[in-house]
Amino acid sequence: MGRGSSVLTRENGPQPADFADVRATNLAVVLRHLRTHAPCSRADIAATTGLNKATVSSLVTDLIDRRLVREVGMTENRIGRPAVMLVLDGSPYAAVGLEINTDYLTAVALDLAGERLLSWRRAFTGTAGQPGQAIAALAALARRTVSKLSHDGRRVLGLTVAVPGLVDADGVVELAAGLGWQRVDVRKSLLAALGEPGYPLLVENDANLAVLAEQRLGDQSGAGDLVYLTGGASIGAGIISDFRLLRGARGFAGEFGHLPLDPAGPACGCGRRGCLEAYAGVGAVIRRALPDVGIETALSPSEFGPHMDEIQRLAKSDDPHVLAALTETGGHLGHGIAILANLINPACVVLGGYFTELAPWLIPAASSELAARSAAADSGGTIIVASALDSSAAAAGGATRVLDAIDAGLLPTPR
Amino acid sequence: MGRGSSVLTRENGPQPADFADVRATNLAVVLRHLRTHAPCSRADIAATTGLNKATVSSLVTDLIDRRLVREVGMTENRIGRPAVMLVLDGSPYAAVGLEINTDYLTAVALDLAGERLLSWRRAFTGTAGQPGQAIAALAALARRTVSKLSHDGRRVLGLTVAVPGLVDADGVVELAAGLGWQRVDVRKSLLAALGEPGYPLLVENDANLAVLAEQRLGDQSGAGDLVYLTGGASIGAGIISDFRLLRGARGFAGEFGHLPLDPAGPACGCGRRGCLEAYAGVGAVIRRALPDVGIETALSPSEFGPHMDEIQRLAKSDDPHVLAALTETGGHLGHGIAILANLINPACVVLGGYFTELAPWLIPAASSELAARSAAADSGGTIIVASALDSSAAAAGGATRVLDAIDAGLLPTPR
DNA sequence: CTTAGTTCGTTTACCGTCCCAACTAAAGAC
DNA sequence: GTCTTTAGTTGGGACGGTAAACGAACTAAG
Repeated sequence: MGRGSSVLTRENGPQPADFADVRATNLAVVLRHLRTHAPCSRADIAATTGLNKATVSSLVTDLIDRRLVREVGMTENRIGRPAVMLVLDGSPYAAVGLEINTDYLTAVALDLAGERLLSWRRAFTGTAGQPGQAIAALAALARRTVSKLSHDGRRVLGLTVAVPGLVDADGVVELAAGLGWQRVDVRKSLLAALGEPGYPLLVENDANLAVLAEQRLGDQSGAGDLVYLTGGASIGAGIISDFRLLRGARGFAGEFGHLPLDPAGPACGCGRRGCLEAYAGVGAVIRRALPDVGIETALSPSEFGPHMDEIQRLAKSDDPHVLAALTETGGHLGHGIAILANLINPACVVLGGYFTELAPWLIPAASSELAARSAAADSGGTIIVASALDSSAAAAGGATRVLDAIDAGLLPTPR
Repeated sequence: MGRGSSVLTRENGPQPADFADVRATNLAVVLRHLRTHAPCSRADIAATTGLNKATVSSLVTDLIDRRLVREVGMTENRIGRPAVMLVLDGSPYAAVGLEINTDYLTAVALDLAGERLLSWRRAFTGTAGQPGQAIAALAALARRTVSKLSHDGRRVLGLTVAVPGLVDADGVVELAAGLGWQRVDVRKSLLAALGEPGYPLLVENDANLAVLAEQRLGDQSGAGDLVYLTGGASIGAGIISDFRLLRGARGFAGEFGHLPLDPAGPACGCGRRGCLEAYAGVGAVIRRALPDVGIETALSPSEFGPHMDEIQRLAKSDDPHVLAALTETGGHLGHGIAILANLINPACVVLGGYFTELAPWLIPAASSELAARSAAADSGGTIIVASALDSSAAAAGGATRVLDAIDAGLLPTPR
């Protein structure tokens, strides 16, 4: 392949192009077309993409050699020569995503077509401030996952780890409040623990990965401007703008939970006052909706689930106090989303995590608050929806990230 | 040239690549290298970019044919064969940027190397709600500018209009509160008024263009994550993230002035309460710093200049009331910038417009507020600086935008 | 002055990729 | 059975980047 990145970009530094780049780009074009339009024929691809029929034939041959694409039969009952239908060949490859969170580890594997191969979840007694143990557990899960996939005859194309915290470009976790981590080089440690595996291993913020999953696997698939809000122990935003993840200069973009709303507001776990999280975080929601939960009691992450289930149950039975609490929470959330909408103008904000199941009660209040606080008419077109994915969104996003790299032209070598 | 965009991208839709794209990419690589490293030789370019010497020769010949590059003499007193030095040829082309604002029109033209060819400013008695007249005045200015450049033997490569308001992707101004505009198709009207000129004509938000100017011409040249804040009648943010303008789904990103801070805050011109603009906008600054200016009096944009000069004079003479007012303003600005920093994590926030001259007094307070409210340590690396450009930043950015298109590979045809 | 060494830029041959047009292939339509 | 229609392949041509060899133009040193 070419000199550096295999796809031509319009970025800053001089990045010359050669034929290998053209080839990689066009292979990726065919692959992406097949992902969204499969099954279809070579002629279809040529007509839709504008590539020449001969070029498509050559590209498809190449993709079949790499076992990325498979022929699956022919069209029938149509005038003219029958077409050979093509699909992505899921079978020989797998993309892996892992998530580490305060109280669980998750592993998800997808095949090339985005079909879920496995989805494991493991309770995890948070080893606060003990990154070593957590990484060992993560490595064990990774090994089990990779081994299962290898046993099924699949080659792992890459592995991405989701971490709820600030992750820099080199895979170092600068800060993960929920885990009690600071400056932990997860990528390096995990690479060592796995014995320098051959596939690419990356570490990324959980919200960033969740938004990738939502873009590819959720209802918003294909959206170019999209935000995902995690509703876990903290509130993070994964932002896709113009089809690209927004990371910021140091990779710290999307710190939604600690948006400073009101310097005189309630105390936040981060030591400041008036953070959005203090208004709309899971802890705030529970305390507001369930008066029985003492203010003084520190909530442990493992208690969130039962409490949230209880809130949902009460909301379903139209408990007035809970409904009012959710309306208030939705309003605060809408306030934060309005800030987001004014700055980023996404087409859609997806409520994830614990927000997902409460979405029916949160969204009306949030939407009206958003409308009231948007500079642009019609909220600038931003809508708020519930996530279509479950709590494995971040892990699924980790696998998605691997697939995105394939789609961008980083194809696996023929053998 | 190729099928669509002339540069290969990794974007969503299938965008096949062919030879023309490779050529355009490499021509642009040479051009960009020459822009930043001129004067230099063919051999330098080949060594630095990684392109083959023969390829560079071919590319340079092409660029010389297009009159984009010029040979400018030889190296001396060096061992080995002397090298022919190359520079960008500024002379045959020009890029034009126009700005319309509440009380003035501006025209700026740059040559290919970014040197300023002309810089015109014209007082403009705001024709509120009369877009027709404003566009006629704009067209007249455009005609004069283009005619002057043509008279100097220059070909206009493109023209971009900066408008202080929400501009969609088609050049329609959805809303420009300061101008009293709503749904004005500036691009179409101006194209008609200019008789469908041959060069590309675009309309863009003023803050978006100013940040482009800051990136290319200002102190932050080359930065990939950068925000520019306009300090005019309203506060807009132009955001560059990962080397690209952040526009949002409908092009409405960067509505910084109407960030909703406090629902119980002071009334804002937009009809809401507690917008950042109501705390840190020019009007708020003037009223806070100059008690003589009555609260009831509506400030007209043409009064801003004298008032701000007065504030600056008083600040220089250490007037305690003005210093306190600026510190308070800087704090509010820092609050807003903290929100920005938490969501976008830029490397740098540039204070433009009227903020520029007050920056020495605003920045300390803003920086400490930013530090106090940032989730990431060290404010996530975000620093606040004063703009190095004058009030023509947006217009200069319009011209810059044209140069960016050239740098991205959209070269003018040989004749 | 001559020779060696260095660097620049071009020339030449080559290769890979895409495009076009012509071709073969395989079905239904009449 | 022939014609029409559509699918996919083949061969030729063009283009552009690569590599190595070459001539050009200079300095350094004997």
